[in-house]
Amino acid sequence: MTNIHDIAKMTGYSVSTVSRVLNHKNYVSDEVRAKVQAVIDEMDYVPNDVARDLSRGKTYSIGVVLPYTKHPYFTQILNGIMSEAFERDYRLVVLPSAYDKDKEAEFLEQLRRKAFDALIFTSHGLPLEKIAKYQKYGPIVCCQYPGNVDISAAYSERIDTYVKAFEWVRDHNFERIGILQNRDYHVSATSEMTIKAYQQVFNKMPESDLIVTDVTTYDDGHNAAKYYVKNELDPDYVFCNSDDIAVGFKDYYLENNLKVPEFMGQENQLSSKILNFSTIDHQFEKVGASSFDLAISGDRKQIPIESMLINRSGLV
Amino acid sequence: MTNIHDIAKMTGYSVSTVSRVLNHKNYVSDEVRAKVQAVIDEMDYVPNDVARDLSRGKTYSIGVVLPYTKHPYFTQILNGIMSEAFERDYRLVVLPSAYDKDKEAEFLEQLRRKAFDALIFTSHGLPLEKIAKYQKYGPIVCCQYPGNVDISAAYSERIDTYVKAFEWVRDHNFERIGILQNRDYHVSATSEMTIKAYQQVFNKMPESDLIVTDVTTYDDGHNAAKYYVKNELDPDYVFCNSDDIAVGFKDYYLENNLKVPEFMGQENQLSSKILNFSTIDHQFEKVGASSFDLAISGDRKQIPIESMLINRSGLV
DNA sequence: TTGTATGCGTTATCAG
DNA sequence: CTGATAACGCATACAA
Repeated sequence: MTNIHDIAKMTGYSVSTVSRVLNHKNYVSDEVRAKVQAVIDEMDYVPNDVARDLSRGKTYSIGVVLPYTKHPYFTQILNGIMSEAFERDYRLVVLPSAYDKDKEAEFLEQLRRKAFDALIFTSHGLPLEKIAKYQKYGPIVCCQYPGNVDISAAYSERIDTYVKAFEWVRDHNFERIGILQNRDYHVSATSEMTIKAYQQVFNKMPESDLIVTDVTTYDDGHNAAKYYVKNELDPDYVFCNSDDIAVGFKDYYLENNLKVPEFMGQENQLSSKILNFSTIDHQFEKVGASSFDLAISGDRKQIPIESMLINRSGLV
Repeated sequence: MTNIHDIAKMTGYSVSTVSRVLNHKNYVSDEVRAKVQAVIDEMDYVPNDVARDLSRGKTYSIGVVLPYTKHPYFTQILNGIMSEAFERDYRLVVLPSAYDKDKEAEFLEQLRRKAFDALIFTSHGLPLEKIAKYQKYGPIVCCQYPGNVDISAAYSERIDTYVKAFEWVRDHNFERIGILQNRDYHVSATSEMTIKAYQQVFNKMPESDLIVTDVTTYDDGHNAAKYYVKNELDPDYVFCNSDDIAVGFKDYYLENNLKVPEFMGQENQLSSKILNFSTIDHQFEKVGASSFDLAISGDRKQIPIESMLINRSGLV
């Protein structure tokens, strides 16, 4: 493995000069530059990135914590991050968490050990307060509304759109509103926001029987419907946490020849396009791009990005 | 920034001893270990990963080249790689290529510069021969059948399943077979394989008018159908390159009140499950997992993984 | 069991 | 414009 010292020796110049040639810096005569470059080419030499990172005290890579990749939320956000990262010649390290707190803690430790320059949490299981404490080791950006915790964030401003959605539901005289969500609203900011929007519009908490948690897949949506039916809960409108989940939900009713309650999806996935039902587009690519910008700038601020209600109900 | 020398100084022991404590190595008395550990804890010290990597000559990270992430092929394969990587405490660096040869070349250079220990090409635009030459700088694994090029590969053994699929089509008396594909068969191994399977079953080349290239999305599928209709090509069976694409294809006919040709999808996505049409599951998670194993073992070998025909036609 | 000294491959500072 | 040398932070062969 030939290194910069070898090149220095072979050219007869010093390592500093070789380094300058390598990094296209000034203060080296054209003549010397040419000679050194010739040897570099001849020896097929390239500098070692790790040594470089160590010397510069920077890795030019950003860690991205992903609970899992199956959900479109994460692929969209990752796409947004990737496109920005690539333009700016940053490396992206994907960190799968499955919402495991130990794993998330491990990633925070890696930031502390300088494995990457900054960390982006696309979502988190750990309390934000704990995550925030690690900011002294490097920029940390989360992709959800951080409440009163002082941490950088780029997030989809869902609340206004959720409110609009529930207003639409209320204005069309639906009363028994079912809500499917990924995680309980005590631990998930998104779920909490959904409940809050509901409260704001209806001036009361949603009926707890009508809230179904741990819904992440088509099959979960299917099971949620089954749960409603078995327990005769009869929602007349259901607010689903993704389009694909909405389809699973709907299918259960169809398979059993039951009338499907009205419903809305989220994510603006292909399935809502195919089956033409309403949904909410959360603009996650933009969220990803902004979170990356925050990560490398190191600015401590929040960037809300408005989501969009896509009404395909045929009614205004 | 406190480092190992500081700890050594504070404890009164040498850096080697501190290092041994850090790495849970032998040859250090319990008493000393406890003392050193106490100071480490007190100072809240953690070693620097970059320095570690440099010293060990290893990064414990693997680069994964992804043309893009929208396609389920890549998310599935990435999931497979991620689950393996995480178990073995490896870091994954995602490298978006968009099939750009310059970018791919850049990633090969990064391998050479020791930015990661190995490289996985989930797909590639560069000729395999060129990629193979970089193996002297570290293990490289590709996720497609490498033909006669001497390079490691874990790949979905699609050919047998494609043959089975076309046999089914032939045995059910379809004759004008349309084929939708991502890239031309001169540059894409997958497309080439599709054509070969067709040839093997029908003893002739598919009609070139019936082959549509550059199809990657729902909309592209939609356009492909439009193309068939406008030019009165009348395929009676269409072999689509993904389920979502198949849906776009079908929708065009429905929207125009035309009879939809029979068709099959690929990827076993949700859409084929919803709409209940046949598809092929390529087992990409397994491919991802195996490619990772190859990457870190450094073995130079090929691992075929059989894909599965999922017949939902109702006919045998 | 512990310490010393050197290597890992660069970049950066400062002197010339 | 060029060079010597000190960081960067850790691991490890060898010595004690």
